[in-house]
Amino acid sequence: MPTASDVARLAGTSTAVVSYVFNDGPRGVAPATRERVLQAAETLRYRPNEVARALSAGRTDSVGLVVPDITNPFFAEFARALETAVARHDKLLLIGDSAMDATREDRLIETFVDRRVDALIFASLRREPRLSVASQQGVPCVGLHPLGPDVPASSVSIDYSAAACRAVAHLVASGCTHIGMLNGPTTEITSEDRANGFMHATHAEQVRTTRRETEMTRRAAFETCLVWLSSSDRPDGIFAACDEQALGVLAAAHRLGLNVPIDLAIVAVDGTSAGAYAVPSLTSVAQPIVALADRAAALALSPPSSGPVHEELPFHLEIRSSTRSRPADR
Amino acid sequence: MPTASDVARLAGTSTAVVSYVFNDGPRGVAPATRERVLQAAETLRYRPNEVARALSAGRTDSVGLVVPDITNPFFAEFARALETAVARHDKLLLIGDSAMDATREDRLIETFVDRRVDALIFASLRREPRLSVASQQGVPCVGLHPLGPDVPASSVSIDYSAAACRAVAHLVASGCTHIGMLNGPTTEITSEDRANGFMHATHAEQVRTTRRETEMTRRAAFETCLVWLSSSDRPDGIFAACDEQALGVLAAAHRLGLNVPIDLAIVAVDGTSAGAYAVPSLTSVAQPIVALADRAAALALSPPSSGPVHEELPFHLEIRSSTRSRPADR
DNA sequence: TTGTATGCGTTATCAT
DNA sequence: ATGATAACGCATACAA
Repeated sequence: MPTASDVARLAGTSTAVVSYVFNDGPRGVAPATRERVLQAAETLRYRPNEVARALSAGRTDSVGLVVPDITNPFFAEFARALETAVARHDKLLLIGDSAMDATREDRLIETFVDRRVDALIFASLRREPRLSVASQQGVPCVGLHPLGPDVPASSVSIDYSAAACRAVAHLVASGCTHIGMLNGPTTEITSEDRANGFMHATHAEQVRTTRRETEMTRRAAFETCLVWLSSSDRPDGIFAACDEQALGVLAAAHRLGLNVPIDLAIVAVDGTSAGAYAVPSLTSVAQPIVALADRAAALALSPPSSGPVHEELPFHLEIRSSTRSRPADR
Repeated sequence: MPTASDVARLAGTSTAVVSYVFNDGPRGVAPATRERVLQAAETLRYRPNEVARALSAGRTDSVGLVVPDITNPFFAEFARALETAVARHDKLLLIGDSAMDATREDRLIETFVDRRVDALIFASLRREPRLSVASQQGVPCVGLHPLGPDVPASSVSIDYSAAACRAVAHLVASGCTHIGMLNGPTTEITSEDRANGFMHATHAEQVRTTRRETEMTRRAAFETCLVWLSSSDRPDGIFAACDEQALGVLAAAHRLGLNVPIDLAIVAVDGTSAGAYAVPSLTSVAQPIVALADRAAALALSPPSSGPVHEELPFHLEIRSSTRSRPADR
């Protein structure tokens, strides 16, 4: 593992010049010297130590992403889009999975900050993520959902309440008379928003409503629905908080011999590609995943603005086979 | 962002003592002094700079993982298991997604090495991943599939050939007469292994065989199968290289109105939870994901051994609803 | 027990 | 144009 001084020695010059050559600046280097340095670096197979570079430069050219569950297709697809987005800024994305554990979420955030990521992007399990360490170090933070007013972070997300409302309106328009809502844990702020949207969409309608809450996993959704959908007066339409849960609903419906969408219509929020290839394909309010990633990267990496910025991006209902829509919709 | 000298000054001591306190060594500290240091650190909200610590210590307490596609459930579930495994060694897992692009794979490996990860774990797109930079820096590498003899890395994996053989034998035993193999790109060494297992399982049997190759995505599998399964002499059983592809096959079968498993039986390799909740649930040769992660972490983080180690872990066939099995199997 | 001083590999300022 | 050198923040061998 050769260092810059090894290269300098072999090239008969100093470490400063080696640095100038590898960084194209801030000072110019005579073509002949430059060539000797590159030659020496080549023969020694020199590669700058990024740790030392980071210590000296005060930045690591990396962005930390904290998600609750990388096996949830929404987060996996988002991570992929974000990696592409930050790569355009010449940054490396570091993905951390908190495994739906608040303690691990805290530790991940702290670890990333201690390792001096240039920015932090997160989907938190709580409405008030512990960002004190980050804000104290001056690390720009961007959340993927609405945040409490005192949280020192920007946010980029859709309007979850409106999205839920749109989804449920679709169920109503499809003729559902008993609509069930499968929500995520109410510790998450988006669950509250979705509940509001659900109420808004149903309260003036002639439909029964029922609600359940489960962890945001297909397994939990599956098990909840095995019971729920066995009941004699089961819902004929279900609004799931996210695609991940909806996949569990689909599995449960199939297990119980229910025909989707005839016996049971299902709509969710996320619009993942996993939902598009589900059986039957899942109707879902699609989040603009790539745009969310692009904006999150831009906010996180742009010169520190005066204060937190909160952006809401548009969504659209992707009607597929898990709901029966009126002919006009197809 | 206070440093150790700030803490030392406030505590009326030296940076050495601060270091001793925060690392519990290598020298002891008088209880009273220790208390003053902790007190000072507390009031200043001091946190050691991990970049500086890494430069000084020569290690970063991190492990890099390179996968081709984090949206592939196998890799997502593996990443999750690996994060847990390395956390037990007090290491942080950094996940990199090469987006099925060999160039990005190379760059990720180099970037991780330049950032001095303590070890590298990877699933490569090629039979000969570019590990020269890593081996030169002496970074222990572990692959998640068999490797060519000259590759400077250990490996942990199942026997893909045997796994494919087992899967196809199940299709034969289920009464399939025309078995199709949907393989991944032959640039991947595991594809070759699976092809061998497929041949081995079918060559003495009275069955027709057909083969297709696609990218390892459900989308590619879906589109290939839309054509393939529309043919009049379509297969009545399909062996897919991985769960990710099998999900695309399921979607295509459903789209074409084929009943799985009656018209078409499907078996794959991976045994992901995504497959377990597919509709219908997917029969698959299950990789021991947690054990793979544990062994990969152990090999990567154990004291550098004499040479590469290659481990093969056991798999088992998980029979679910996408195949029709003889009563005895249920 | 604790303070001093050096090294880790870069970057960048200040001389030359 | 380029060489010497002081940071960057921490760890630790060496002194005291």
